[in-house]
Amino acid sequence: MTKGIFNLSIPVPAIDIVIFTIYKDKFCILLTKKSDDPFKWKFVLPGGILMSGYSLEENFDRILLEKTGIKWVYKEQLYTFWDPDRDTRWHAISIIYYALVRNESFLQDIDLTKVHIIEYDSLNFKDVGFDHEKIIKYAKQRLDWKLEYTNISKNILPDYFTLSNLQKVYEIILGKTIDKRNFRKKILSTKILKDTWTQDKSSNRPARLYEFIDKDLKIMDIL
Amino acid sequence: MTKGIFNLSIPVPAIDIVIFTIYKDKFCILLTKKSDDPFKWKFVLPGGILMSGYSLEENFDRILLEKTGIKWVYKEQLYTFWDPDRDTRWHAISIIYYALVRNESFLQDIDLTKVHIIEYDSLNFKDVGFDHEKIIKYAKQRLDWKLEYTNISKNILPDYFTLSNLQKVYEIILGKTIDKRNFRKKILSTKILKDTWTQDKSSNRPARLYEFIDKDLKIMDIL
DNA sequence: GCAAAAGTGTTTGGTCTACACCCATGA
DNA sequence: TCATGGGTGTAGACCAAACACTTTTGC
Repeated sequence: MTKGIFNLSIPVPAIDIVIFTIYKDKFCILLTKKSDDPFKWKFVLPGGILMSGYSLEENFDRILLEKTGIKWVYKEQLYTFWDPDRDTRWHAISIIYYALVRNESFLQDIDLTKVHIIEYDSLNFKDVGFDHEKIIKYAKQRLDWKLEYTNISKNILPDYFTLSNLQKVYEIILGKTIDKRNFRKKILSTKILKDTWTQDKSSNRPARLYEFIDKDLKIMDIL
Repeated sequence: MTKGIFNLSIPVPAIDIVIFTIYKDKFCILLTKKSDDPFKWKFVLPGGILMSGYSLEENFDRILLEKTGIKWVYKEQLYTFWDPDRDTRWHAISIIYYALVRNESFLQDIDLTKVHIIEYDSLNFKDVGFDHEKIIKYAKQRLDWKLEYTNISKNILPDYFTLSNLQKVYEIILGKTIDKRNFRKKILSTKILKDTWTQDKSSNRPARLYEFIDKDLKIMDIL
């Protein structure tokens, strides 16, 4: 296909999705494997072409379902790319989303013949096609920031959870250990959590169960 | 034009630009006035349709020039909208940028028959068409954040400037007064400035002239 | 009673805020 | 000599990081 200045090639609008999750206590990303050229056998982000007449939301949900089998995830828009040379097949305009989801909510639905759960730390970016490496890294950076300043972690936790559960999420995603006392003080001071006055008895000593106060994304108050 | 589910309407990709500046010591935004329906005589963001075969950058520069006469501004991508009902004429996919620019660098070029310099604080959003109110407010929010955590203010200052010049930019954009001593301490501690060892003699007592160390956007180190 | 995870305070250093006066120059 | 904006320091409040032991339960 020619892509000269005065040709009539119409840009193809698409969505690509960076889906993060925690699986077996590892921070992971969901990728698909291309079966055709270009980038045959490379990992790429799940994605697809937008259908006119539907909103971005509707297109997102449809593409997510088609490419992964997953019905719903929490998501945020990341960036939009448009570059005549980005995709070698056509002139693509690509809207990138990143998403965070607990594996319990998608393992029933996911089609593992289509999508692979890849441990983030052992992902070799040499195996990733297109320009998806920089997209994935940018999404991770945004996620780290959101973890620190918002209640985004609610999307990867069950409705009721202990402070230890929560701390573990932070440690796995940020890739570092965190002091337990300081973590508790900081999280409780932000007032994003509510004590449910119930207990989790699955560990040895029972632990308090908390829930998030806000249903939607909330930037933490810096007191 | 119909926009049913199975029709063949092709989405039209477009750019809209939120351009911020300081003019006569006021924080301002550049808007155009629509001369046709819908939203006739309303203020709207300068914008235009993307041409295939060019990069986003190239399209941006062309649309900026066509709609305002301005040759170059510092810009960042903000968000992408796609909604069948957003524009009543066609199904638009709109990529939003916001830009920050010093008026000295565009007043020669700007075509004031096309674009209006509007003082932000006296802008009545009732006069703004489409959904551009929420876009403008979101862009302002992002700009405030960048002012605090990056060297983005370099784009609205000359190459050499005094700390008072810089402080004034912060005060005008953020809309509040700032303590002089604390401001100086904070800015100098971030190490984004370099003393040029020259002086500005235009005021009564000569003032030190500084310049930014980094040419590109830099997130300030939190020491 | 012991293993395992829950829960809890204090000290210290650093950062942020509020605040007022002297200095260098031009007119 | 006076008007104008440039330049400077300190004390108190608040926040962040480092750090170790006791409690509750199941087995």
